[in-house]
Amino acid sequence: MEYYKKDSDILLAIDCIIFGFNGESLEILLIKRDFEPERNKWSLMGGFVQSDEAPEAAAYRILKQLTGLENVYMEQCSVFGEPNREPNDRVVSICYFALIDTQKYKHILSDNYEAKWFPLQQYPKLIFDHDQMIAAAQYRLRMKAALYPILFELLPEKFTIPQIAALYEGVYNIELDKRNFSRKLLSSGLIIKLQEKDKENSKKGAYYFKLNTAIYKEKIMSFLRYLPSWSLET
Amino acid sequence: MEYYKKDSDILLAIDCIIFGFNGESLEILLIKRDFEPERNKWSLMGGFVQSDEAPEAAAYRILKQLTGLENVYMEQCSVFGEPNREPNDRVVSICYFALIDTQKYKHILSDNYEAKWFPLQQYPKLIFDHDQMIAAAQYRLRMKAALYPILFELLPEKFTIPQIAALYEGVYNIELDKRNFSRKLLSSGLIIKLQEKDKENSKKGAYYFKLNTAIYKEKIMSFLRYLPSWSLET
DNA sequence: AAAAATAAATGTTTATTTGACACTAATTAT
DNA sequence: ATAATTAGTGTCAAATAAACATTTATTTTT
Repeated sequence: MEYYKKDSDILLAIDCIIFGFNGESLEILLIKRDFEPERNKWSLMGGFVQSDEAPEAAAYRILKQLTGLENVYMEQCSVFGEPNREPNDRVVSICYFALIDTQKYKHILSDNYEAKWFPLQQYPKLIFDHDQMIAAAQYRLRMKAALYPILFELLPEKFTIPQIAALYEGVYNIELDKRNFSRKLLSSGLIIKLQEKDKENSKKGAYYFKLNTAIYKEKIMSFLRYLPSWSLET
Repeated sequence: MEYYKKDSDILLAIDCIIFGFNGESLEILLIKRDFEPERNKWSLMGGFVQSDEAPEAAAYRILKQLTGLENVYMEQCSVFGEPNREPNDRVVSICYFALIDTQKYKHILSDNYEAKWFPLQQYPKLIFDHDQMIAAAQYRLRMKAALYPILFELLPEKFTIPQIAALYEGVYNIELDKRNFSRKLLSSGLIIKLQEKDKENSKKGAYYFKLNTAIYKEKIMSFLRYLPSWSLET
């Protein structure tokens, strides 16, 4: 028995905005699309939701298929469904944004997949409304990260304070006073100092830290502000 | 020419979580569903996206049709698309939350439509996953309102400080120190004192204020915090 | 080997904001 | 007149933020 009038022929798609951090700036992972229309153009990772599949499951499956990435932080972000956002069919796309530590997956990505990182400031022309999707994801990321310490998802197990600072600077496109930032971060108890130092990026070397997972889980729903109050403006 | 394999038969729906504020507590607007399945059960305002219609346009149309409401603040919130969230068809629903001033639309709602306000704390059993939708909308509202002064959308043109305080208390389910709250709000420059007083709700009467729309537009994208730092926890 | 350069880490000081609390003011009910 | 109620203003100590200075560890240069 059919309950609803089936007057639509809508395809449900997923697009993933994958944010990565290379230690200096924020990047997004793009792929050369391998099917029509717009084959061979740059696009977000995307695919269709199968008939027996939940959107979130589809997002993880697509991410896995196209990049080999698993167990990454991912969050639903927004839906794009203008009638003519794609030329030939009515495709409604649910966007997810993912946060990944680029180091951790470096080998996976470079070896087997046709994905490429681009600076968030400067990526190639994308198909359809994928620019808007990125903008929406960025907005959402900024909002979420203003309240919850999710940006740690973008960092390796071991990270340095200058790295986190650079990350926040990249996400909000601001310049932080590293001294005040560092003090605030340390006093939060969110990170634990290790003995080892990172000698790659400076002469003196910077101590590695790791997340205090106990506090992280507690604070993930709390109201830590690492940002100066003006940083969400415009 | 068909570009994509059409192996899905997905219906795209909209559900609206309509928040209202009655001066004391937060409420949501529910409706007795007038079609199968689940006819006559309480549900969110919902409907289907037409084949030539953008989701946002559909949301406004549905809101208008079911409640007569127009020009209200509305924001996309999240998508529910589990394969079996409805029994007979695969319906993917995009949720929007709306903020309305209940006074302003009181006559519209009571006269012509079968919608009813319920306290957010205590509403009837709803169909499908509408409970989850409300929870998601509430979370989103809290997050957004922690950063931007959108809660003013829930208030009439003229409002009193005790009203705003009650509103914040309702949204976050907390108790505020009215004195500190008031000081912070006044110093923001966001509200302008009027001469008139509201004598309805107290013996002494409370001064009315109106929004400073100039500052409101500026601050809508800024980082005002009216909340104590612990209020987003759990 | 000493000096300069670099970036990390820690320290200092002042202004601002917060949070906790007390009081005064305007009105109505008794 | 007095009590009761809620609005609105005031005070103060503690915490936080913002601005700025110095020290430390290391490498590079001379």
